[in-house]
Amino acid sequence: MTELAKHYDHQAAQARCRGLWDSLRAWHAEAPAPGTPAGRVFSIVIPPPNVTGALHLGHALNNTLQDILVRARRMQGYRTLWMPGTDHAGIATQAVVERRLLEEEKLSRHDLGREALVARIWAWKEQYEKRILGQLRDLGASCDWDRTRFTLDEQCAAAVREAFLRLFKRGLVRRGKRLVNWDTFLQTAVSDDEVFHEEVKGHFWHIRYDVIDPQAGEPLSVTVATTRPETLLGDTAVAVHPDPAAALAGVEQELRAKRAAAAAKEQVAIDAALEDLAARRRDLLPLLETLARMARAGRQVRLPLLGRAIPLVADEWAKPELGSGCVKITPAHDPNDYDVGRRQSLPMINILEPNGTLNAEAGPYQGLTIKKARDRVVADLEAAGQLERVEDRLIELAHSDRSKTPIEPYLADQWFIRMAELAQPAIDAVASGRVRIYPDRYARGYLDWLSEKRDWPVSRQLWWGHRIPIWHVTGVTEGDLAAAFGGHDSIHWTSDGSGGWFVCSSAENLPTETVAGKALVRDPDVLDTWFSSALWPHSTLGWPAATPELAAFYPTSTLVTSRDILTLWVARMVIMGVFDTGEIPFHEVSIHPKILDRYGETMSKSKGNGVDPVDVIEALGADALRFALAGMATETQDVRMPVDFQCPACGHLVEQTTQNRTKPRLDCPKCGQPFRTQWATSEADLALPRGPAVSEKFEAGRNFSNKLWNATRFVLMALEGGEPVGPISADVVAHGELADRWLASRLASVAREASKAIDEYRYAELARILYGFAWDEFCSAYLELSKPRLADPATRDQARAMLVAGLDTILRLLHPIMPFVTEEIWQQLRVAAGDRRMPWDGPGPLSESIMQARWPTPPETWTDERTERQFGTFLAVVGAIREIRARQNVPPRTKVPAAIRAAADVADLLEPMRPAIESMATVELTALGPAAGGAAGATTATAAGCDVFVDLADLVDVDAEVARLEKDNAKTEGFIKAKRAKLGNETFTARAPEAVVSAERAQLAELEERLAKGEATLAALRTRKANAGG
RNA sequence: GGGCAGCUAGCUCAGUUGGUUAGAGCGCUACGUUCACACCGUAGAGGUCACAGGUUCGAAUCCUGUGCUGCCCA
Repeated sequence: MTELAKHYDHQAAQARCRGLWDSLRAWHAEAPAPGTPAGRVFSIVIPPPNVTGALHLGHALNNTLQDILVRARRMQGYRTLWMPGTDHAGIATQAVVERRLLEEEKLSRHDLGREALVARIWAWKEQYEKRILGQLRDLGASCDWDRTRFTLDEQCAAAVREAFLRLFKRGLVRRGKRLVNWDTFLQTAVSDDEVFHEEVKGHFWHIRYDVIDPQAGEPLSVTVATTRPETLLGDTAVAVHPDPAAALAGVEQELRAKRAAAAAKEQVAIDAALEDLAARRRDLLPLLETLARMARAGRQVRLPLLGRAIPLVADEWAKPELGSGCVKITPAHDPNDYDVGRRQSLPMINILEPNGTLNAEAGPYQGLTIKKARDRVVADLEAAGQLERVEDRLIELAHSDRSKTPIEPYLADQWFIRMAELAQPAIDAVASGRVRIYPDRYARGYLDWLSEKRDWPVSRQLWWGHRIPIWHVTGVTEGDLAAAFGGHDSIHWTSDGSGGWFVCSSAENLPTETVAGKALVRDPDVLDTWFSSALWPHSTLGWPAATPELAAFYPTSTLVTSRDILTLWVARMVIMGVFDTGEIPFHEVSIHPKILDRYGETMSKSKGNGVDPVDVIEALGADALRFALAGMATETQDVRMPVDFQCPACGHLVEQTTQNRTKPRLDCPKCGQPFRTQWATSEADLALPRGPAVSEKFEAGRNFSNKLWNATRFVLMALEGGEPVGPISADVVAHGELADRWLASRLASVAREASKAIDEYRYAELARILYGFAWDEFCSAYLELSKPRLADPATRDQARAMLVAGLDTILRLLHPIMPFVTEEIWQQLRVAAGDRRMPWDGPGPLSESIMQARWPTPPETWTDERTERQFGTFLAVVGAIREIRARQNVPPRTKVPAAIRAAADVADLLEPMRPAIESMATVELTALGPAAGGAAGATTATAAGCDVFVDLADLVDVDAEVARLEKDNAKTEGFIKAKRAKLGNETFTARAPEAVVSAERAQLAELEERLAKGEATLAALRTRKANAGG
């Protein structure tokens, strides 16, 4: 056979493995024929990545974890489906394409028109979907690629229309006015989740509104303050608190309570606030009381600039403790004012056009942008003498996450889905445990959010998405509609409340465009992207059709997702899944952490701190990436991932920082060569070599792959020229040598632990268990031990068989985490040990791919705690000898004599391990037993109740040994002192469990013995030194 | 403002119902290219478990409070 390369070549292996898996379609899941039992089923739908852009490390994590579950279940014999696909991500994708359109062609979407823009976005989608699916395949994701879906494809669209129609028929869809977050750049409403707040420098303008016909004792004007003076054009009232005295008293009471609990330092500030409050009561309260009376009397003030008369109203939104105590009310352009407007039945005047310019309501300011209108309004107020003063102030300003432009609150007609009825089943599903969330603390956020049952605004003024399947028609009668659409189960209509009709259809188009000569006008809006996402588990399986897939794979088994979309997505899937199918969409939800950068910030495209997983896959391998990600997926917290750019010229690592992370090119500080980053766009930059973003975190995984590879090389060399390895017999395990029984026992425990970790979604633990076992136990211990046995014809075959068994089992257990290297090795073993058979294998030849191999389920009888303890003693003895060698600087290849003093039973156990000890510790054992001892002054160590003597004769550095022993003994004395104190404490001995107390006693005895030995050795050494010196 | 989480070695993180002398990987130090692997081996150094109280025979672990960080919701 050909010699294996010394290093594992991940690039070649990845290509080979993907080819094999594709040719076998090993990732494919077939639904059983109708009427036949499905057997054990495991199904997952992928959280569809947005086609906005390429995948980053967060996606790599999410998909690695899913693949771990999927590959493990497949090997465990489940009928396993992993449904892949992507999300059209409505606003996000449209925003990206629109921004590019503007930057590159200076065109707006209106220049292009609806159809052309949508065509552009489809082109973008094709490009990124391809890229994303490619990245997933590079990662090793074993999705059923034949089933790939897209949230906007025909199948999903049909599901969306059907689901919407059903909601419509149930009266759960309503049309209503709502103050929305208006993005004036994209000209659409965006959800609260798509808004971020940023502090910006602004001003606080104090404006006087004149009182109309002031009477004796009444003020001539009231002053209000605002950060947005142009909104006064839409004012419909000025509010004052209905009972300012009581409000002030309430505030004062709160402050006093706070002061009583506050630290002295804070009390100063509170005292100042209290003084201010007292001053207000003295100076301002009488005026506010007057204004409250005037409000109740229905008095009015005159709106500056426009001259409109608007009422004074009494409303608790006005805070007497702030500013002038009065506040202007602009219901159509401020969320709080909107509430006041509803409470006080005020008119709501919208002063904005969708593009952010002022409309006719703004009178002389019509046509101006908000910014220009603001300047003009301020100037005019000043000229009119209505501007009292201006303050500088920092303002929390809402921005659109998509366009990065300021959000304008805006009153608009929207479609809503009523949640009152829909939310309850989704709440019950989690509360009752039918849907289980891991870790379970996340259930609370889910329940809290749903319990608010706020209506879901689902319309978006976008062009990219599922068009709302509603048509509007006026001037017709219900009879006309019945005549046109009666008998169509797919069509339903309701009154629009003002004489017209809304017609909803689950078909792509209505059978007619007019009713009684009146045109049906389709709603221009599209649905919130989360609407189609909410249907993902059942729409991908073919709903509303009763497909075999839906029958077999729905409800799905597990949803794997990041915690931040628990409400946005997970909750809505439960809602819609239950509504549409009557069943929950998944039984369990596995929540995983987020990956943060070195500053603890979330990775995002806009920050430029993301990492392309393909960088890592190319440089270190998909397995290295997956191993590292799995190892980071703990239950508790997010993970920091400091990232470096790797110089392509010299390999030097350049720390990624806030300064350099968005740069298209960087110069290597070591070799001076420039390289490009993922942000390069200019031709000059693109011509440079790429400096991939990497992290040392992935190197452990790469090293691990290589370790496995080299262990394989060793095993294959051992197999060369020997008898073929047949089935692993139970007899071998029961009566084999200690090392073999130990390995079998460990394989059994590790397989059990690994299976449990997978069941409980403890991915990091899974990685740790397997890494530790493969490296420290199989490679460092068992493999080393096998060396002398392989040299002995009497023990050779047995050692070979167990080496293969161990490696085979490790490969299978590791396959879900590291599919490529395990597959590559599996292929090697098929050649070298193709006749092997593990007890858990069925009849017939071993599977062609490890993907289809059986998950290890070693029999309980393999586990033997006594054997594991014995083996522990052996390892401890070897460790003790090595320690002596290391601290005395004995050259590694120098064989030295050693003796082990051990109790008879222990010595009996160690006896067969003689060659192993000699080989692993490079010693020659001169004695082993209760009477064994060393020459005077021999260097000693104690391990697992055995004393190890190594006679180094002249090799010993006596001074160093004396110093070390002194330090050691002092340390032991410290422990003894602590133990004696503990055991001398009567409450401890009386109250602690007997087992704990006796363990402490045993330890004390052991420590005392150790000290005695240490002191004896020290004395002997001193004697020797004195002799040598004399 | 409310909620959740985190604070453990230089860095990134484990630590299962409270119980030996708190662990891993990377990094660091010393020694070693030996026949699977220098992407390696052997050994070592390195921690007042954020801080302050409390419960307990015993606290990284349970309780209370404080500080800082992150996220979610208002």
